[in-house]
Amino acid sequence: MRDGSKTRAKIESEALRLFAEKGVAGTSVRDIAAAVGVAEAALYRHFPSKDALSRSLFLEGYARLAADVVAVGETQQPIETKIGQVVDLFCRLFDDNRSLFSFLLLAQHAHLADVPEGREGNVVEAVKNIFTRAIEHGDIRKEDPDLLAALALGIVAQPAIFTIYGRLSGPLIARAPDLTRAIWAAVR
Amino acid sequence: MRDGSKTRAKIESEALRLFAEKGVAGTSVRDIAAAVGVAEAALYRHFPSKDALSRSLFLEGYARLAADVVAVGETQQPIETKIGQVVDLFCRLFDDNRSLFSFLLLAQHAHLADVPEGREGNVVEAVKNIFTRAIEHGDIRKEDPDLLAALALGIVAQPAIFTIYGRLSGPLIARAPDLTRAIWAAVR
DNA sequence: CCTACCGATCGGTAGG
DNA sequence: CCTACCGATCGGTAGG
Repeated sequence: MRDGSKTRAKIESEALRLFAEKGVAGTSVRDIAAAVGVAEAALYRHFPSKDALSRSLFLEGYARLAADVVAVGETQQPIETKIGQVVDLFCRLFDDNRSLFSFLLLAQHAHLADVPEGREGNVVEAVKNIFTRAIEHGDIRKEDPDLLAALALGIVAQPAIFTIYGRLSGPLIARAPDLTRAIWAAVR
Repeated sequence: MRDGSKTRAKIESEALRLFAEKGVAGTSVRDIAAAVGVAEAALYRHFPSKDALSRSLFLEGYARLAADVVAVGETQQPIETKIGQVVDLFCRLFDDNRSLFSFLLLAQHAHLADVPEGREGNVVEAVKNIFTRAIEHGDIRKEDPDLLAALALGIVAQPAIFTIYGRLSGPLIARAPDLTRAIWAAVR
């Protein structure tokens, strides 16, 4: 009882689940409190507002994913290998924490403005930088790296969305080789 | 003044714009009425509820796009040409009516369950059927047509989203050849 | 105009 | 004495 960290963790996981399912606007503080099993006022012991809770969840998840992508980008490997590793990263995030993946997808519009502009913290920038360097090294054709990033992200995101909607089934990691192949074909 | 069709049309266009900008949950009936320049009660002369208005806008736009995709699919042309024509369809919808495009994108989750299951009314089904027939004719490799549809839709949708967010600029139709090329490379 | 629900805040309490 | 949590309630805004 003295340690609120368990309650805090449950607030985060239940809020993430509800936000991913019904959107932030569609989720009330009452919904979250009921799912956690505490009074509404208890939430305000841990987060100053619903919006701050949403923002905190987004920025934390987004920054971690971005850091993972940056780490792949900084290695000295062929671009094709890097693409495969980033695809695996996204697929595993989807399979292991679908709520977080969905939430990052749909909360982008609300919170992307809060993301620091530096290449470190931004997933799209991190993906784009991988392509920028590949172009500089002559490994892929010369093309707007923002467009290449869009193609790659779309090729991963849309199958993920189809899986959420039940149009595709099974873990996304099983499709990772297909997705890597598609990205490589689309950008080379 | 006696003819309410002008008011109805303005309700539809203003609601579409606001729904696309701020989401359905983030848009109040008061917002819509203020944008149209009528009292809130006037909206209820034309639509029984906000949800019905949202559903009507979605189903109408979705059905029209689906019909256009079906029309391309039913022609006797090489698959590569069909892909190019469907890409043009999406790009032109985005450029000419971005509000509708954005709204269809973000309201899918809420209203996709209301779409009739038949191949006629469903955009994804229409795209999928084009690939299914191409596989039957041996024009592209044998692969889950749902996955191929996801790849193609992701390759168009993500650059559109990047354009909305300001990461890409200019009309999407200018990128149509690139997108067609990317889809063809990814699915062949 | 009505009713339902929203986010947020209050003073109080109880385990440790 | 501290603080995580509670029940009750606030003013405001929503759809209808």
